[in-house]
Amino acid sequence: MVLSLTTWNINSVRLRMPIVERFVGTYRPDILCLQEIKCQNHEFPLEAMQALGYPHIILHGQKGYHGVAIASKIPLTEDHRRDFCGVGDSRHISAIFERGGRRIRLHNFYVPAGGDEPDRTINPKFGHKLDFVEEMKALSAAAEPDTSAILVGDLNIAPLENDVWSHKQLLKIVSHTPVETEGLTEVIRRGGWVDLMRELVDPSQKLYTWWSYRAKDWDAADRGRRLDHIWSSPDLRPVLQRIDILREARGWDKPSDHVPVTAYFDL
DNA sequence: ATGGTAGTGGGACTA
Repeated sequence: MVLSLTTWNINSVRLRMPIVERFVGTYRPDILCLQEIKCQNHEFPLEAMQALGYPHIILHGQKGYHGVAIASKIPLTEDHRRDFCGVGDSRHISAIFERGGRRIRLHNFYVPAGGDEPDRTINPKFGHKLDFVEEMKALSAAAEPDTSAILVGDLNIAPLENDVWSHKQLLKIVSHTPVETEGLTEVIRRGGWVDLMRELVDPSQKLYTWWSYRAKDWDAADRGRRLDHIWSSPDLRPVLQRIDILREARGWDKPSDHVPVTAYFDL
């Protein structure tokens, strides 16, 4: 059996339902993790998602901003939502599913973008992002006994040199500053996570999941960043089959600035 | 160095 799991920052799920349907119509992942749904729970297009084949849906929405959701063909249990930094933002949702005799804890994150100025003394949004990452360092891939773990989401940090189009030009740009990239690397190290995308694509190769709306021609300029991530506990590494970054979705009608990233596991 | 685009909600903020 193959388990497929997609993470996608959808930048308003209500506006984006046509491309959600287009994506699901072709790729039909077993589990779809969305970020930036930008709606309250009661505004989520629940019936439309169920009609696409996802009877199990858990939500952590918020009016206007942020918001995360998991839509699944597999039952989800023990779900919870954590308020990182205690500011009332909806940036995390988590649940357990069972597959191939395993219990798997799935975390779906939307890490703060952090504003433009990479200095917490003049930009509180950057301070909030650093505090959020600091709090993530306590999140262990082995937190629950007899339970594997997967962590996905828009982490808004491109940790490696080839996770951005120009390492040198982005060193002072929020998402690729040393304090952020070192922070995220420490989240991985302390939590015992495996960066699955970089297990399959050598760090010498460029890898992007996001292209700015502001570029004149995003495709030709190709000034992308790898802001979206799929991590797991080490025990799932041997069953990882492949990961697809659907770059073409950035060119669809009314696109998100992020594209869907799908992992396939032998499970 | 700047401004470029998109979403929510009908301002100003966030990304």
